[in-house]
Amino acid sequence: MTFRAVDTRASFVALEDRIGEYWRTHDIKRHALAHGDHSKPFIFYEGPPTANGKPGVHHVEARVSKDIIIRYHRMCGQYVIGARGGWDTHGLPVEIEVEKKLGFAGKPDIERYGIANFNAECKSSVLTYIGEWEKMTDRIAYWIDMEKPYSTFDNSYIESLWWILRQFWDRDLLFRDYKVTMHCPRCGTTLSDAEVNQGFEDDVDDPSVWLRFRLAPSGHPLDHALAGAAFLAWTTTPWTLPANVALAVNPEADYVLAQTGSEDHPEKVILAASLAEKVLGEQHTILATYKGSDLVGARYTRLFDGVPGPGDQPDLTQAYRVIGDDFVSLDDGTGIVHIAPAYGDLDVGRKHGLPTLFSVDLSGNTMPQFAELGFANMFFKAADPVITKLLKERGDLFKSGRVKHAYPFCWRCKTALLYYAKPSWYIRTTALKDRLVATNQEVQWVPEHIKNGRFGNWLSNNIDWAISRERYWGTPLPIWISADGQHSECIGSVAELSAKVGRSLSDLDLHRPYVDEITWEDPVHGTMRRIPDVADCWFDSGAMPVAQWHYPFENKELFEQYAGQADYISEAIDQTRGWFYTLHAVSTLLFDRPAFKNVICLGHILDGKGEKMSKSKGNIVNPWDIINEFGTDAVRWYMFASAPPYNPRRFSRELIGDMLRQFTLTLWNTYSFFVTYANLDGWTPAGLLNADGSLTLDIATLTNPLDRWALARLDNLVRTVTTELDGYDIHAPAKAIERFVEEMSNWYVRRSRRRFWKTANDADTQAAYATLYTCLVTLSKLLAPFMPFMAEEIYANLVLSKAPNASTSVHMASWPVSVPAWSDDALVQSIDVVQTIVGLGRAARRSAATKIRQPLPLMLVRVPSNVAASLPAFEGDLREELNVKAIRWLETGATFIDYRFKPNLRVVGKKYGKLVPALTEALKALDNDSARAHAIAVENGQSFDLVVDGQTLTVAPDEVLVETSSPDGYAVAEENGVLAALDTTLTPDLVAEGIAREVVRYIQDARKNAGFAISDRINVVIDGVDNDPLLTATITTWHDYMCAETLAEQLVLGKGLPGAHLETLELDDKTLTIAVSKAE
RNA sequence: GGGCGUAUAGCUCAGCUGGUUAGAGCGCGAUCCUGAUAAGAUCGAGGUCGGUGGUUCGAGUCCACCUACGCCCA
Repeated sequence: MTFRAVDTRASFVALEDRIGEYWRTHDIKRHALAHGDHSKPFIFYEGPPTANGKPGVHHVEARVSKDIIIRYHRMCGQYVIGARGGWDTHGLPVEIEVEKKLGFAGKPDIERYGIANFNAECKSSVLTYIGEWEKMTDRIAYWIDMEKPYSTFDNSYIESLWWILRQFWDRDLLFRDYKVTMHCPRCGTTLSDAEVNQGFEDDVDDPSVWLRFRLAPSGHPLDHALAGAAFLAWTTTPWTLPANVALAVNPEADYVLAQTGSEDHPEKVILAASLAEKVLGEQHTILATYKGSDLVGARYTRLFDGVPGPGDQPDLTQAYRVIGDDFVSLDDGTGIVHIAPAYGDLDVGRKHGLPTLFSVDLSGNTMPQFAELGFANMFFKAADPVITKLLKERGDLFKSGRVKHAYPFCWRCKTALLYYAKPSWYIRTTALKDRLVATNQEVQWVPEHIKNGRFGNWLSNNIDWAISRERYWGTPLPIWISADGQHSECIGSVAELSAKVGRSLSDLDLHRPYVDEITWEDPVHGTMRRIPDVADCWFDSGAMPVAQWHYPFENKELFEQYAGQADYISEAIDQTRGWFYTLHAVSTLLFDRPAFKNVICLGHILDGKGEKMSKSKGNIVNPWDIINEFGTDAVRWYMFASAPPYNPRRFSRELIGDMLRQFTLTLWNTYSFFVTYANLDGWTPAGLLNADGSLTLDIATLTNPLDRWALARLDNLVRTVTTELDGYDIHAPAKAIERFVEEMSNWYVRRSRRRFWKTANDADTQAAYATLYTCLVTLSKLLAPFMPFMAEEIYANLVLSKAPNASTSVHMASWPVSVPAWSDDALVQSIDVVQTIVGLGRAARRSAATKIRQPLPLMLVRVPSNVAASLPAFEGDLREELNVKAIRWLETGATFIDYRFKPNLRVVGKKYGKLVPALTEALKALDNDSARAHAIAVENGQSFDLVVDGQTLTVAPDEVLVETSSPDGYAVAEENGVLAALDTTLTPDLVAEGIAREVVRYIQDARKNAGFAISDRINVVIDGVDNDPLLTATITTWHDYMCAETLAEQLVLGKGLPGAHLETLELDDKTLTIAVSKAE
């Protein structure tokens, strides 16, 4: 029974369709997902993508990276837990999509439409492209369970999040504080950075006011010196002045106390020295100079009373003082900065322990508390002139003007935006910062520098995680608060909530608005209502280890015994602050351990020019286009073999085409070669292939060094690929496989070709088949994680068709194990030298301008003594490769060769240091005879003496490198101590043999061009010899050889052969016409 | 502005703890080899190893600074 024929011109896309069909009809993927030993699980976490856009090239990249490692561990016999799809479904991007679709312009539109309706739209929108994702996932052979994915919008998922939040709550890791956001007072919504950047306008006209903040004596050392003076501060937002709680100076800068004003009304002001002239003009006198740090702690009289936030009891003893902070710029203003934490300076306020006070509410109107001052309930921009006028009347205004600067506006409604400190919920990650840093040390990062670089730095600069979002489509935060704001509770499960309200809520959709309707009466504090916020959707995905299993409500054992920590995750590098961080933070806070043990962090995919792909540039590569042209395997191989995937790298049609020609076709043709000849010879793997698909090959039965070499290389490859994949390196094993395929094709098969052509099916041919078969079958398994289709094709044809009980797919076959008996480093090294000699021989032939087809009588070869003994065994290979009749191995010291020495710098450098240049010179200066004598000594492991700079050094053999060079009259090439010299003297016999080979070559061409099958027998007629004695003799002498080579039944001189295919051959001054036709 | 990464042939990339003439593939030119091959081999053209300093007998490699690009953050 033969193997299925393999077309050398096969379409890989068609092949993948066929294999895909095989997987479908035999339900291979489902079996693979269930495959493996449950007592040796491999835990994987799928980072959930959002399915509200089509999958792009970078998604393919991440999915393939995941798939390769999963497949490898499965073949190693591990059962993979967590190979399931997941969808990230909540969040602002989804809401924006829906708003766009419905033509909404902000939260008021959504609330009018109804949260229930809106969220229903979100839910259906987020899965718009789920079909595309499933199709792509299937086509690229990312084998995860797409039928039972987890979704972050599932009630079970949300309930697990509630449980987590409750754990944090109980440990005081969940708290409320302010957070400054960009707020649109008309839309009543927070804008994202991207939205804010869209709405910046230059040259916005605003007030520009300089204000006096009068010193208030408080026991500060400078109270006396500064008595009666005022700090000058500058602002463009008078409306924020009631929220002022501090003035900031730069502690490093110089400040001056200056006298200014008219003679009638002199006054003293304090401001930065470098800005005094700009602010005060010429008319001022410097009274004293202070460092900014000297001023810190001084107090001043407030301009207005600010309004505390709802439920706040701010500590005003900390307010109205000078603080020092190096953010203070001396570029403009006065070098003294008015601080209003509520409207942008919250971080500064927090750092210096300042209270937060308000002047304007969320609709942008000034607070009613300012009624007596005359600027209550005014839009903040309208309040500016009123406040300025009031300050002028009070004498607090030093000077005023207008300024044009950039200011952000709402991109939707063009309303001026506010920096606004809103109540917000935080996870207190900073409390466990040390643990975050410590548990990160347990993680293996690939590439390694991320660990203590980008990610480690991020962790050590950790800030509390702002987790609440004032939005609709998200996991509702399970916090209920009383109307008086004095009591709050965090609910950790649906059951607990049911108990609160006294009825089962198991059918409740946990989303807004339904959950918002759940309230209860607290005996002390009254009605408890849920806060309106939803969770940051990064919390959703970061909690997936827990929530995907609905832990702890379900799968308790699974999670606690196995799935609580991933062996492996992989995403692109932008996730260091995203999913990698949230996974790590949630796991460390909950369990004090990292969420994942190993992570491959991928670089981004750029376009063919190295530019980032973006919709606006229109340079997005659609992965389908590439896959439809070259197939999945080509894309997968390119992504991980062409360059390390940890750096950004280019992706284009052309680059993949190159890779395909270089690697895939070489592999395919080797496979095709094997099948073609095995089928011709009727070879089967009987006795080699066991019924279960395993191989039994006794190396002792192989006598041909080529076979032993191939298996030694194969065993080496198995060890390399296994070790590297164990270390989560995907690139290195792919490179090793590439090298192996190249050598298998261009050395093993090329050298072994004739063994497969022999008509007699002898032991050597059998050994060649067994060896190549073993290589291909093993390779199919090593390749399986990378090129799942190609691997399956080779496996199905070579193994499955012949082994009734073999695994139905290579992806469930056992990973190859190293066979120590196959390993043979000495042999590998010898062949390396043989290959070097062949290369040198070719170079020598080129320098002598003789074709390889022309036999030459002799090649002289010199090799280093450590390999010399093993090489004569390969004389046959050398004679054939280089077409020479004899090889002569030159002894070290042969007069034929000249020797030169170089210092072995690695050894000598450390020993002799500054003497090295002199040593180099002394070695170079050696005459031929002493060099030869020293060379013999070195070959024998003996030292020799050398005078360097007046002192005699004893030079040990490992301290020098010996180079050889050649005499004249030979065609010579030399490299690393290996020298090959060709004797180019031709005898008439050699010339005749050369002609014979030349003619054979043309007959073969003719056969090929005539379209004959490899096994077809032919007749040949050669015309144009014209009684040339040399040609006539040649064709007579070499008649049998020529017939054998070309499968010719007849080979004659003459004219005409009806219906024959003709080929002409220019030979010196003759033109031969070669006619071939099929023999009957 | 900060952190991390990257910079080597026209293009894509290797170059281990410092060491000898800086390599491979693609592309280009010439030649060769070939009944598995869309492949392969040999030779050639093509490099101030981003720049400037420094350490060292010796720097693509180590150090400092700078430049450009990418990612993240401010």
